[in-house]
Amino acid sequence: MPSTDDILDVAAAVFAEMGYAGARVDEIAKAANVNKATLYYRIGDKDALYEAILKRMFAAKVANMEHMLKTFDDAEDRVRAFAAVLVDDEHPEHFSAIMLREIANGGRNLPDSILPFMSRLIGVLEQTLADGVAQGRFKPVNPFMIHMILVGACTLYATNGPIRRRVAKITAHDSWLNAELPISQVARAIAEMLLGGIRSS
Amino acid sequence: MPSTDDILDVAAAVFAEMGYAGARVDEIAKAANVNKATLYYRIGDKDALYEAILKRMFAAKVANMEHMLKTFDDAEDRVRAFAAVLVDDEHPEHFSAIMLREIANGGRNLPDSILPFMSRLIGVLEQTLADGVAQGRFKPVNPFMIHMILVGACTLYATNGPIRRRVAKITAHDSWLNAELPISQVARAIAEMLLGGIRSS
DNA sequence: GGGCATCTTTCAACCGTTCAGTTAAACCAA
DNA sequence: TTGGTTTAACTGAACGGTTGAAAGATGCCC
Repeated sequence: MPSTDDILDVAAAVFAEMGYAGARVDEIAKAANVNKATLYYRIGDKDALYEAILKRMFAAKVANMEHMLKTFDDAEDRVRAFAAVLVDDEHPEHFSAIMLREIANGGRNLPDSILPFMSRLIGVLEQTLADGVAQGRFKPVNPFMIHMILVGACTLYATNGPIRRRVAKITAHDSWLNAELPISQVARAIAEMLLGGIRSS
Repeated sequence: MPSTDDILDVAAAVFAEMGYAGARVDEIAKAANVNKATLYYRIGDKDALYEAILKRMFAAKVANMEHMLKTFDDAEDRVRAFAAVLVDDEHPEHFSAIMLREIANGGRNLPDSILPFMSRLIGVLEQTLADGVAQGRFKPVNPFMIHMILVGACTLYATNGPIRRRVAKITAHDSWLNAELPISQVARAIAEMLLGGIRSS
């Protein structure tokens, strides 16, 4: 019999792949090998299921991010690590796809209980950048803009594989589109490019 | 009596706000003040409606982008203009929200007929960057990565308003989140930061 | 212009399917 | 036997899509 955590794993995958509106409770129950009523008994309705997934996902991400702050002291290393943690899904967490959908959706299905996690995530970056500016390493920048660049570029790359491959197939000059770089490497490159843009020269 | 174009305007807004799976054909018909059967007679089913919107949207975006190439000669100006055109929705086109959803969705509802437009969009940036490198202005870079940064950061900012405001409300240290910068200004800042990262110093 | 036929456009009502959520019975361990 | 847990079957609402008949529009011959 699958544990509640197993069910959440399956549900996260379905929500990530299909979105909230596209996800089917029947499909989640079937894929998790539990009866739909069991799912309702153990977790609750579709909203509760979604909230449970988000909570688990964000709690892990925030914990990793705040641990990262303790691990690195150098401001540039922290920016690199921020990008790395952002795209690092330990169990397949599907963080990027779910975040992207939620933002495009205007947070219509985002429960209030998740907002503090998001606030702390931005807080980590805000502190990192402020420290860098205080040390004279970075130009003064809007941390929220940096957040958009990092999160946007990383999550977009993390999720655009299927479309990229289709576009590559019809593009004559396809050298770059076919690269298939691992997301960790892309996150690194994005962080590096960003650092080039904010370093006080 | 609303024209077919009027219907497409309304449908684009609904698809942008609710996503493909979340959009209701009945709702589109009602909001456009036409009977549902009229919509089916004039345009076709949900897929055809979605394809018509995407075609109109991408054709306009690609045309603007290729016109931009003729307007600007300087490589840096072209990168700035690329970002500006990306976020510029002349009629409220909802380009960003629909693109973001489509990517997060793995392009499941993206018809093949749209792929050439996407290819040309990337082509414009590829050419811009290649010219810049040839002129010794830019470091050699992966244009697709640049594309991810520009599209990711711009579209994310263009659509994250509702969530940003909710997070700002619960964040004590809210100075940056409350900025409410116009998207054109943000696109400019992102382009500028990016240029800082790729300029051959 | 008047009469008539043909094509286009509109509409309310309807159909089969799918969905989230419920029920009541069955199961099982203590 | 009791109380927590699981199940197949069910429900009512909502969905995408269809229909057939009525209302306009268009053209054409006299």
